[in-house]
Amino acid sequence: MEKIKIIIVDDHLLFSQSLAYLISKYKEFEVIGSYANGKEFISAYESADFNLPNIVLLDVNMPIMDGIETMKWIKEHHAELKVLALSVNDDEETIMKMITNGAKGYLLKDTDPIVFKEALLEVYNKGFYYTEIVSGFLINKLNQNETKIVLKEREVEFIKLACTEKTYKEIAEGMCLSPKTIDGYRENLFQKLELKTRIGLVLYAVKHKIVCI
Amino acid sequence: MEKIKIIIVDDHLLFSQSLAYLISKYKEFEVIGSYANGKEFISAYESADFNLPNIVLLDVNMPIMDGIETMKWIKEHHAELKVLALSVNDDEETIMKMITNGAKGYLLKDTDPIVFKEALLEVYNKGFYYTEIVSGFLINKLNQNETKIVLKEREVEFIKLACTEKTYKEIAEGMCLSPKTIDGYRENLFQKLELKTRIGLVLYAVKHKIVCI
DNA sequence: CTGAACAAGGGGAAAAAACCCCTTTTTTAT
DNA sequence: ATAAAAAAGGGGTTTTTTCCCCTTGTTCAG
Repeated sequence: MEKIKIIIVDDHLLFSQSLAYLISKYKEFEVIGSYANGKEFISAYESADFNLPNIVLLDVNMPIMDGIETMKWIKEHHAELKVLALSVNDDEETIMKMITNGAKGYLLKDTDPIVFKEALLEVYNKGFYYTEIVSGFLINKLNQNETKIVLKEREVEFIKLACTEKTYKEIAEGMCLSPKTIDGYRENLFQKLELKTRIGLVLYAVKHKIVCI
Repeated sequence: MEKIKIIIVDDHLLFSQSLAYLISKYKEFEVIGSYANGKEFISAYESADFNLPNIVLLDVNMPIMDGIETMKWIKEHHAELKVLALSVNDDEETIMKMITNGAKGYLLKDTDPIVFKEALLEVYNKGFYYTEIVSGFLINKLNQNETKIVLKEREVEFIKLACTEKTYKEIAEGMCLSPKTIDGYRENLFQKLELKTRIGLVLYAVKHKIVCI
């Protein structure tokens, strides 16, 4: 019987190599490749460096090119690839980004290996495996008429500077704008994000990973 | 030959169980127990639920009882235990906390399995294994006459409130103090932490995990 | 017992942040 | 081609923040 071919993309060598051993214990699967980030994976894929995998296990938090970036690339270039996301990160935003970019499932790293095996089989056979947490978020999205907040380039730039000890005047200089324009950006964002103070803006930025601390 | 007995404490089942397989590939070691957090490990240890381990692999970020808490308990009750910390977290504060509480080494999870094995052997034989990053920090500590910053209860309380959209007046009410006293707290902290604005204070709080976002 | 350190509070003022309402120019979508 | 949005800028005001220097108790070690 042909084994189900799996590729692992994860920067934690200790994890990916261990996981490869775990998977090799299951007779249904074999790991045909292992890469430390999206870039490495894509390079290998483009040079057809391996047999086509049936499933890609994709970590979300990686240096160089993370899971979300990688997922976007896969969606554009190889939408046929079945990706099972694997992460320690259980926040809605990340999960939804992976799912909407075409991940067939999203498992947390504290998943039981038994469940993990089930998920692998389901993704292979049925095409997807959604845990309760994921389907919960999906239902949420449908029910609440989602007013997606989109931040513009320039706004993001402003937010990043607002997360420093600079005054607005200094920020204005930094962005080559008049302080009054900065005033506008601020007021705009306060309204859009339902905030009242710069403190709120900083907290928002941290929570949504606009700035990394 | 007697194998070196290892215990794994990590909340990521997929990781800990995979790692156990990896370790079992090395003939020198055997995994004699696996626990999802410090609490579970301590309970098992106290009820003498297993043979004494030669090495404990301790994850830092865990729910219920994290690596640092666990390390403190070990230092107090079983300082003879050789602990090798294992984490994705490479910030100085965390690393130093683990080391000063008696961890014999601190490995990042993106360590190569070969190095990992070396580390296990060294911890067992020599009693410690310090990677470059750790010894770098250790040297730092010695050179710079460390003025350890200690925050008082009340200060921490204030900082937490400062990380909200409340005004100082509201914070004062919340802490049952006069706004002027709050002024004092602020100025004090600004000086102590070398900050200039409340934004800086918020950033400090986030970085040092005084508030969780 | 005394002096240092600390917690709590205060006056007054300058700087920064927040708010409101308004104009001009540029983009964009239909 | 044109109407509607969005980007940039502004005037003027109130509130909040930041800063500096000062007083009164309390605690605690030498």
